[in-house]
Amino acid sequence: MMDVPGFRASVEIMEPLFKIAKQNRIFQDVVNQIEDAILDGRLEEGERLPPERELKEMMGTSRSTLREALRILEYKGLIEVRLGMGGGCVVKSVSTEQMSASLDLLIRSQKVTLNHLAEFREQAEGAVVELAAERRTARDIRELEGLLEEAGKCVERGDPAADEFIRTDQKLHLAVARMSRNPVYVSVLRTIHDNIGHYFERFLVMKQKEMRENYRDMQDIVRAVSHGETQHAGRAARMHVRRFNTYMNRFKEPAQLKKSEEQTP
Amino acid sequence: MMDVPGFRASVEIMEPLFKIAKQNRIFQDVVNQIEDAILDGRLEEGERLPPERELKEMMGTSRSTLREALRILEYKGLIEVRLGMGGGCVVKSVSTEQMSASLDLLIRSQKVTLNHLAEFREQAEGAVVELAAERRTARDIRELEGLLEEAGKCVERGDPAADEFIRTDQKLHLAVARMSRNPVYVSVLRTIHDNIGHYFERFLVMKQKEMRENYRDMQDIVRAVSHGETQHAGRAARMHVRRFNTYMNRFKEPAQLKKSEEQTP
DNA sequence: TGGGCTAAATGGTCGGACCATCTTTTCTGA
DNA sequence: TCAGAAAAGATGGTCCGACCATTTAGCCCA
Repeated sequence: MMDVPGFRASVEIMEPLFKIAKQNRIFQDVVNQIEDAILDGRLEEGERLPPERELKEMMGTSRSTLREALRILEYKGLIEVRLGMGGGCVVKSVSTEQMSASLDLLIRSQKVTLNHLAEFREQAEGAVVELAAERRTARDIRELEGLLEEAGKCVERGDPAADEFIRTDQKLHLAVARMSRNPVYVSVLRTIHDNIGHYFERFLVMKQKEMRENYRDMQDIVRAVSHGETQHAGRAARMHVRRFNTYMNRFKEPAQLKKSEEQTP
Repeated sequence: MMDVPGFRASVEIMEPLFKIAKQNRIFQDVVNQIEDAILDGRLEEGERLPPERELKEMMGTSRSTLREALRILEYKGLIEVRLGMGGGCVVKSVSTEQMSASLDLLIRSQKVTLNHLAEFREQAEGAVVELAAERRTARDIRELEGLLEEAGKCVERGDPAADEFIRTDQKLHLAVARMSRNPVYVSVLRTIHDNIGHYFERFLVMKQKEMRENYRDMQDIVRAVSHGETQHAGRAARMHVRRFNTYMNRFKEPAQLKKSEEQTP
């Protein structure tokens, strides 16, 4: 009834994120209980929940209600449900899958275009490479050089290795993201990669010429990161991503058409 | 049976995102059908789905199965379920709620700390302000000046208006994000704000001194954006966020304690 | 005319039954 | 003796039918 003055009022202007009511819904309570248990560490990754028929007794609900809760937990990525004997609900480690999925929804609802993603990615990769240049360890440098070598071999092998080349390129980007020591970047960039990949990779066909260009960018980035040349590394990364984006744009239209036109003669 | 060579193979290295099997699960099919209908525009925002008892007939499933599907759609933020007569499932517009929720999970699972968020935010706000400085319209400028005036009044009113000041500050940040004309930034920054707010706002108490500092930053940013001084605007925004972060850090510890310690006996 | 009461529509919960899938164990035949 | 096939059992997936709780719409009476 009474308002608590100035208490979390400032949250409300942004999103109605925290639902006040609806606690009447039992499955929501079940979700919260299990979620808390997982996040508090009372349930550890890999641990199995009791079978539904036991769990429903423990929580004093019906199986239907329990199952609605399990569906939500599954979709949240907190548990994995396996079928058959020896199956059941296994606690998963929280991952970035859900962020990818939500971003995917935004894209599919046409609130976000791939150019938006590309623009965002350009500066995010720039920033992440700058951080990596500051924080990289000797081990990191070795890893980058290994990936570079892998990419180099692909370039030599030419067009047939184009697919592997793109994979290696993305591995390098994610490796650099990890070197920023900031998991937010890793999650966000992985999400972006997932979504760009989801919509484009089928159409991307890289020729040796493009591979060579991209390879030079990679060399440049790795060198700058290794030497701790922050500014240079950032510029190089932004340039690299921009090159990829313009390249991607050449393939964009077919991807945004309907499926019927995917295989134009 | 047969493998299609090099087809979306490169996606798989990143996340096992796309589940191959489990299409045996009926509710998943129901989710897909309704989701597609919404994203294709066959179901529009605000439209009501038929009541469960009808829908189950249409889709040839049981009510339990249908309800598991509806739970997922609800959690995805695609529908909203209302109780009672005249209630039912209403199609919602896709929002960033879900990204906020997933990020929240990452934070609560301690994969992400608030310093990670702060570091990320610093550069994201910088980038977004630079874009805004390039793309702002006359109308945008008026909006910013309006918000600035609002903030100015709070500063004059002193400590009692601190809460409203913080709100206005965040409104300004979101307004600038919109001016980047890139919804990815809007979504990401809103997500970050939500989560920072969620964990901190209760503890943040701003005094007039801090308000004055922040107000000067805001003036600086608005001026630079208005005049299209890209570089300056970016620097100012980064500085502003950094100041907020260091300020925030002074309040950090209590927020990260367990609930049991919130109300020490 | 207005306010309260009733009825109906709709989601929420329950219990129990059976099906489908997978693992484990047991059985069978070489 | 051992490999492979068959049976058993555990567990999630689906279905049905009933009843409860909440909310709106409409009726009735003062």
